Amino acid sequence: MKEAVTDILKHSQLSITESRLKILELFTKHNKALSHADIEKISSKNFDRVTVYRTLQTFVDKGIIHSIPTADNSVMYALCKETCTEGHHHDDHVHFICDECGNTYCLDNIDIPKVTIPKGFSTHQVNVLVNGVCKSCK
Amino acid sequence: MKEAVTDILKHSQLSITESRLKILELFTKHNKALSHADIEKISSKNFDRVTVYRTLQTFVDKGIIHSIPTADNSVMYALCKETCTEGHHHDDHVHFICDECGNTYCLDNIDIPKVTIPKGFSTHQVNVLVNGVCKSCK
DNA sequence: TAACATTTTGCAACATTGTTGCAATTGTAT
DNA sequence: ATACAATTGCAACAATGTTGCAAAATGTTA
Repeated sequence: MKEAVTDILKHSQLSITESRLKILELFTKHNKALSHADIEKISSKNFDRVTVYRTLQTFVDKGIIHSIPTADNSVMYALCKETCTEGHHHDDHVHFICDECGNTYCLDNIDIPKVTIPKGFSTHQVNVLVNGVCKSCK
Repeated sequence: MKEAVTDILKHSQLSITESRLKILELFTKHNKALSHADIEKISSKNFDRVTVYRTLQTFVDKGIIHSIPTADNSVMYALCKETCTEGHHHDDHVHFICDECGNTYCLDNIDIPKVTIPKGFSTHQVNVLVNGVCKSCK
């Protein structure tokens, strides 16, 4: 597991630091989206707030994680799949937010439906957020 | 116009105050989503920040406006259609964010596509955010 | 491994955004 | 017009996010 995390960093040409390893590990361990606050809370080591912000930003820039728009406008981040590269995200998948437990999941295997857009508009990216109740909360 | 705004407040059983009239007017005048910051900026009168927050919250509670999740996690609000009532929003429509001008529009006439959700999950609400270039920026 | 250059971290200070309690003001109904 | 209820604005605070800079950690080269 640790090796996988190290590999991701290497592959993105990032130097291997404790903060990056630990934070990236949190994402691989918890199979759900994490907020900045989550990371500060669940991490054993107490990182400086600034470090967490900068690490998350670096990961987003490198295509390691992506940010998720949520209904309550808290910033959530989740691991990208292999198709994401630096400067170009392919996170056209459905995000599911459970209203019970509050967890946010990426539903990678669900296809984004085609959205019809009025004439004269062009589409760059489509985000689909589904609120509901997840399997474990049912 | 002013009457229409007054009517909306009356219909929602809200007392008619200057702040509510002015803020609601901003929404009816500008045919796009507004952020808290927008409202403070474009309003002639300088409302207290707290008043704006509370007014927006009241409008959301009463089903007059709805909040829109955005990719950069800034909070946007837009007028609801008549189908929205207190405590129950029907804002299942597509939101379009122009990457050029930054404006956010409700595409009320575009149907929300059906999203397939894994077994064991149930759906309450679906939000669709489309990023792209709008008609006027093309 | 040691020394150096580069990057990252943590601190401090600050800016922005959002919240709460309370007194003063405004709106509504009688 | 008066009285009651609701709303507003102020002050103080809490949370969230940003920037510059010195110290520490990392990567590289010899």
